[in-house]
Amino acid sequence: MKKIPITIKAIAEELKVSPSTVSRVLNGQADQYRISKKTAETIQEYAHQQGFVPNQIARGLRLQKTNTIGLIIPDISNPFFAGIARSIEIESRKKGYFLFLFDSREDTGLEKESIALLMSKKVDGLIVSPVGISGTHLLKLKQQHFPLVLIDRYFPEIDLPFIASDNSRGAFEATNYLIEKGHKAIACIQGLPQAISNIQRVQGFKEALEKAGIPFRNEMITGTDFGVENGYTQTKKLLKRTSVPSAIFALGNMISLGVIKAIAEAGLKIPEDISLISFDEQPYSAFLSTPMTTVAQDKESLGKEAVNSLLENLSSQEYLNEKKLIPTRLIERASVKDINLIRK
Amino acid sequence: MKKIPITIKAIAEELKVSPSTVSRVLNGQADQYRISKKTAETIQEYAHQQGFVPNQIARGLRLQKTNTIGLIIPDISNPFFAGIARSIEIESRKKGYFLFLFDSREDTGLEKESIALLMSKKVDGLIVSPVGISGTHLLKLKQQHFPLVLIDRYFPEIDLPFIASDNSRGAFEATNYLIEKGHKAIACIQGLPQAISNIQRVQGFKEALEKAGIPFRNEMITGTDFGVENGYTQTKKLLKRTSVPSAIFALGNMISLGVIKAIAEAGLKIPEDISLISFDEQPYSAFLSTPMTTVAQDKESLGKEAVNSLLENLSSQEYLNEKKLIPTRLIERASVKDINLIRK
DNA sequence: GTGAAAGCGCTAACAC
DNA sequence: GTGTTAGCGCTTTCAC
Repeated sequence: MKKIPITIKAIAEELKVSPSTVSRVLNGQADQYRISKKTAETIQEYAHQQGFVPNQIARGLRLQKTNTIGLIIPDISNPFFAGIARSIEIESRKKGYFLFLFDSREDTGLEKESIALLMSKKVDGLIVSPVGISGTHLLKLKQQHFPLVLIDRYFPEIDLPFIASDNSRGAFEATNYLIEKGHKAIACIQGLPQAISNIQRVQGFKEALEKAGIPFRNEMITGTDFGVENGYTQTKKLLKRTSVPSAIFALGNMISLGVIKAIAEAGLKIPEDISLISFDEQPYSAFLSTPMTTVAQDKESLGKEAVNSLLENLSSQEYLNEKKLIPTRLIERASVKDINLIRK
Repeated sequence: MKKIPITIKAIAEELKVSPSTVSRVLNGQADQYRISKKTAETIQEYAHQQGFVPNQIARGLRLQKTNTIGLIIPDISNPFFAGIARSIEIESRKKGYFLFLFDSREDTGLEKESIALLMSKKVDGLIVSPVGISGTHLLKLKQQHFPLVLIDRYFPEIDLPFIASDNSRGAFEATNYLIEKGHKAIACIQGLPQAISNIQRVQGFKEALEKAGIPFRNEMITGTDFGVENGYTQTKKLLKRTSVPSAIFALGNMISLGVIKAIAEAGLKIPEDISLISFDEQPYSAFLSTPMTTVAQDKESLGKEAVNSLLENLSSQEYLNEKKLIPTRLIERASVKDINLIRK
């Protein structure tokens, strides 16, 4: 039922020239092949008038290159990943690449399936934010010399290129900030315990405590995943403790929403009764009734660097294993109270 | 630098059969062509063992069908569109289709460019949430019999298939709800004035007023776009008026965040001092300090129906122009005060 | 039951 | 300056 688009061959026949000539002109190689100005012009004109668009499928088959990259992320409806997808889309388009989008829904099976599908579609490379705790299926890609770069999540023990936020440093700075404001009893509500992003945030948290000489206790860290529900229930529990913390450090943007809810329900106020700092800036962070202090991740750079790292790998002879950490930025707002003054 | 994958031809040579036989077996047509069980098995086994994956580019060229659809949305970092992208991804994968993602960044030029690129990539069909006020470039696609379905935004005067929320009804119900709660002085903060989604919400708002016999005045509607900033500045202005409205109806999820901020800064409370209802439910809606009453859009259905409508069009001989409105759902929370009691 | 051959639309090596 | 030809990997008609 579709209208059949015009081909190079059809143009060639119409203009009584050979397909090669048409191809050369249309690919801007007219000069290089010293094709007469007249012929070139005629072809250009006719092609344009006929609305010729090269069939990229045929081109891809011939050139063994599709100018396409595959993106696999765990959840596009999570604003963090949506932001990353956006910057990857922008950067890859800028570089002349198409983007296949796959959402693995935090499911390793779907992730593997997606990889296979993308390979069959002959993408030139892959950007993936992997799910789960094993990366052996990704390592296999590397062994086949298939260009791949990980984003946000990676496996420290596996030598693959990745781009991620400097999570440990970001968490270190945030915790430090709380400590400077006089907080000692800090609770940290974590996300997925096995995700590297979470692990490193926890590590940064601990390092800051240690540096300040605050003894670490296991109950300072709770939480199971990056969801809203987790933030809510963990905070409820925290507020019931005999010694309630003076500050909460939420390791994800959804978690902090749950925290806010639980605090409000308990009739408490941020930051008067309890302080809050959250990992990952969101559009609404500044618009909550108490504007929230956050650790912003640079989603633009994350996406941009991932694309560029991948493209470098595409054109390189050897397999590059660039690993890059993007700095975070502490955005100070009103959700943390300085309790030093009171003490003195 | 990539490892060269195995082809049908290679399998055929290795197994001393013809490529056709291999192709037939691998496409599950062994029975149909009465290929001997033994041959079929050998081929299956060897192919699997060699990790054969069909080259979809070659297949696409031969079959003139790529099993790919293109998605163009104005902003993937807007959670509404991210949600839609997700449901489209899920549904299209379920149906065996790949998804090219393009973000038009609310730019008509980029949208047109994206369409051209996707056509050259030989996508089987297109789902687009169009930008701007003219749809003539989309109508052209239809004239070429190119399968296309619009989502969320469309052009009433142009006969193209679309899936959208029942925006006028949703806005009508929301406004009605405010009126039932005793509100008469209602301000409506709109989004992009020319977007059909906005136009229909405004219309629903007006209809509800009319039905209740509340005279409409132009100053009841303000606002310029779907951004946070717009909600903030418009609310600031509203609060400075001599007669401050008792309720605000925000026509987008980002707008309502701005409203909340402005109200908090003025030292007022929701819903005690002013009521708020917002179009479009978000994960944080329930977790704001005052849980927000919203008009939820069914993003799952929107995406799912769009894919199915497109696929129907793909397999149909004629050009279908299915137009479908998905019902919205009013989610009642705590941001609207019943002021009837006070009056009596 | 299986194979040979053509062709999808394009590009590039090799001709002249 | 331009044409001829082969071939990317696959499917399918026709042949036997």
